[in-house]
Amino acid sequence: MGRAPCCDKNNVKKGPWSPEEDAKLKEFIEKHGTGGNWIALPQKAGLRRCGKSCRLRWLNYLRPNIKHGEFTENEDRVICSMFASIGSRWSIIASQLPGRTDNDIKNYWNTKLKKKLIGAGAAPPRVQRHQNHHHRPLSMLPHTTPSSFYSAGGFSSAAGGAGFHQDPAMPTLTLPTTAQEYLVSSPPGLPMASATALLHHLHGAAATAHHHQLQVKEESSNMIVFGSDQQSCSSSDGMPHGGHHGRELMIFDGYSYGGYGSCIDQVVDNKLFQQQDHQAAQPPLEYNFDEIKQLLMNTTTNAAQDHGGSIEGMIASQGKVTMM
DNA sequence: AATTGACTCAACCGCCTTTTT
DNA sequence: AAAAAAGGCGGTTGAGTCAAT
Repeated sequence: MGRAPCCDKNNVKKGPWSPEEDAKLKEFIEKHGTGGNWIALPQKAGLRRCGKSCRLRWLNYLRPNIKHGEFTENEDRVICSMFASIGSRWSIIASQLPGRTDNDIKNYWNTKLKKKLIGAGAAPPRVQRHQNHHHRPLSMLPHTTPSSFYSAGGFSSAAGGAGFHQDPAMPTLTLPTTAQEYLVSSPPGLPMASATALLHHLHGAAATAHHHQLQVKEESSNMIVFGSDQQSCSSSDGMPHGGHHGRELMIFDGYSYGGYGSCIDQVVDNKLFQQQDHQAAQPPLEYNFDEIKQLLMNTTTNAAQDHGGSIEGMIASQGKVTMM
């Protein structure tokens, strides 16, 4: 049979953590670690909390090296880029942002970044408290000629073009830093989400909670793996024994994509060949904010679109996809 | 000074996947 | 192989805060 119940829900405290509870949890974990068992931890630590609650508190707030506060422009770039690529998979996005938690990024996206994108080019919003002048609104970002982003081959062409084609007439979302570097160092056929892909993805997103589970039917050079080999603060990485989080990369059609700064590695015969380290280089940020705005707007009204419109669907239609 | 409304973010909820028995 | 718990994750909520009126 299975294991003992997770926790006695009648006997656990809910709501905000007190400083005393924080101290207890922190002290216990620093002394003993999680022991690989969050469920048993609160009892051992003398806390009347659910194990899941302890885990969340530790990962999102108490653990060392957590970054709180302002997101940098570069972090904005990474978030936008990855959101466009993979959607709301915050844990994966968090794995690219050392010190940030998935919860943080999710909150930041939902409360600020999304609004920033939607609000870009429109009348300025009412003055907000804690006004964050650090983040440049998209309307102030430099723009380039539409469709520059896909000039190197695009998402559809080389992969066989199954069901996803970049319309040359369509304005192109030039994704920030990572996507650009991705493009610049990529041969034709290297996939990256265009605005169209983002649109489709967003349409499908709301109606497909837990829709992102990608599977591999067979191993081949056409696959996708996400993540990085860095320490991250996503919820998953607090579990060193958790199992499936080793070095993770996104691989597609023979190329991989992973790590903060987004190295592009060529994959030949299942071996990675790193082409360059982009950690330092930061090309200009480019957005077609009108389009992003449109995408975000449409999300709310077209949430029920079928899964076939999701980026995973498009990716899957072109190559094998895997999560590792 | 009081009220209102927007905003933030920690924490909860529920579902899916993985692991254990 | 099946069942159930644990782990993990994304969506949502609600209390607290603060600016505007």
